[in-house]
Amino acid sequence: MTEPEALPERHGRGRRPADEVRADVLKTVGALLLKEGSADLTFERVARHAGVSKTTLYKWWPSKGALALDGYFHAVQPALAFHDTGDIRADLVDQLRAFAYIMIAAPGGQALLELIGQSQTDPDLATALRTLYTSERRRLAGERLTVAQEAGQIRADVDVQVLVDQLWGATYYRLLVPDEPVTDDFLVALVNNLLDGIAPR
Amino acid sequence: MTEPEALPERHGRGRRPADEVRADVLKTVGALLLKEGSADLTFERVARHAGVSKTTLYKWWPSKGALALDGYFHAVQPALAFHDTGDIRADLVDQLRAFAYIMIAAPGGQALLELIGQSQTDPDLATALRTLYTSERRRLAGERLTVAQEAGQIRADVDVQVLVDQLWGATYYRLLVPDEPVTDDFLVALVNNLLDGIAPR
DNA sequence: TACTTATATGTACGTGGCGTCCACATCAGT
DNA sequence: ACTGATGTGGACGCCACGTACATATAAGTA
Repeated sequence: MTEPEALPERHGRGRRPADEVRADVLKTVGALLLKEGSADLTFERVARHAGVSKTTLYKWWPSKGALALDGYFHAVQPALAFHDTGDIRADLVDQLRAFAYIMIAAPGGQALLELIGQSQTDPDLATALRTLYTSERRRLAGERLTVAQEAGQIRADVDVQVLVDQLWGATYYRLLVPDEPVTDDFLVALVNNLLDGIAPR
Repeated sequence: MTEPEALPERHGRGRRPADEVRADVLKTVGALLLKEGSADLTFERVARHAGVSKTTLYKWWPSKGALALDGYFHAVQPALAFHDTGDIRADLVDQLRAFAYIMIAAPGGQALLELIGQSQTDPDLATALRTLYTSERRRLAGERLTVAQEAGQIRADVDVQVLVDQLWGATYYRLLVPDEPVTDDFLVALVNNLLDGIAPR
């Protein structure tokens, strides 16, 4: 009962348009990633599923991480905008909810956690991940927080980048090391703890 | 110039005392983990280095994760006690400093990050990690925070488990996704943000 | 002491991914 | 029509996986 491995759609021997090949590959990687996670993603399997030769894969994507990451962003639409209604407390909770939804309920969330996991032992992937994703998201969050700071909703002496870790970083931690679940109460508490402080006033 | 792979110290054919074998294995795993990280840790290599047969390894440790985790805790002494001087602000900063030191400067810190990483795709390892380590550390942190709460240093309506994520979880995030470094200022800011709140008073 | 059971040993096997190489085919631009 | 970049199938050696087998011996039992 060996897996049929789907339909490779064999091609002739010669060259095919680079864009066409590239599109086939990314589509395949995205599909495999969403269906099976990044654990079983191998050059060998991608080549078979996409009907593309390994040689080609190795030429375009230097590491499995680069391949996975590239496929991930073609499969998953981030759609994680930072709204600005003027109410920083509500905006943060909203954004955290959207983020948690993507990570928990939407396809691809688990794949991103796995990519972060693999980046612990794959420097190329770590660099790619930071450059293409986390760094940008950290910047966007920082921007929204800075607006709030300039509006006087956050004290001027606070380093907003630390807040990013205490909000999204804390959430990532619960996702990566699930001793405790990410609930709506948790997300609300994250924001309240920071805005109000936890010491008696 | 193929690696000599150290000295396997060959044994005869029959059975050796189980404890002796077990000790050899854990010692070897710990050493490999500290020297090379968990990426290149394989049953094959452990068997060779420890002078033990693969069959034995598979019998005692069901997965690579179980093996790595077992070796890790025999190699690294956590030594992460939670002091109680009565000053929760100082105690938290102290503990975070000790934690950051272990993770950054001491051998084994990187290994733990890699184990967390691999646990994203290895359910057995994830379970073992939570059971043997993270859950216990979360509990200890919670205890110290609860003492502070009962002493009136933290408001009664605060969920102390959320604080664990906003302190250690946030730090883990910076270690796992190093867009920003874990500095002493960062650790201090984590505590201050929560205790004082970030909104103008 | 003799016997039994649990366990470690060497060895080998098939599977499968890795990363690289080759000769050949064909697209794309001049 | 020519040429170079790029894709193709195919094959290679290496290594780790996970399993199996027959054999050897330590530890527990009678």
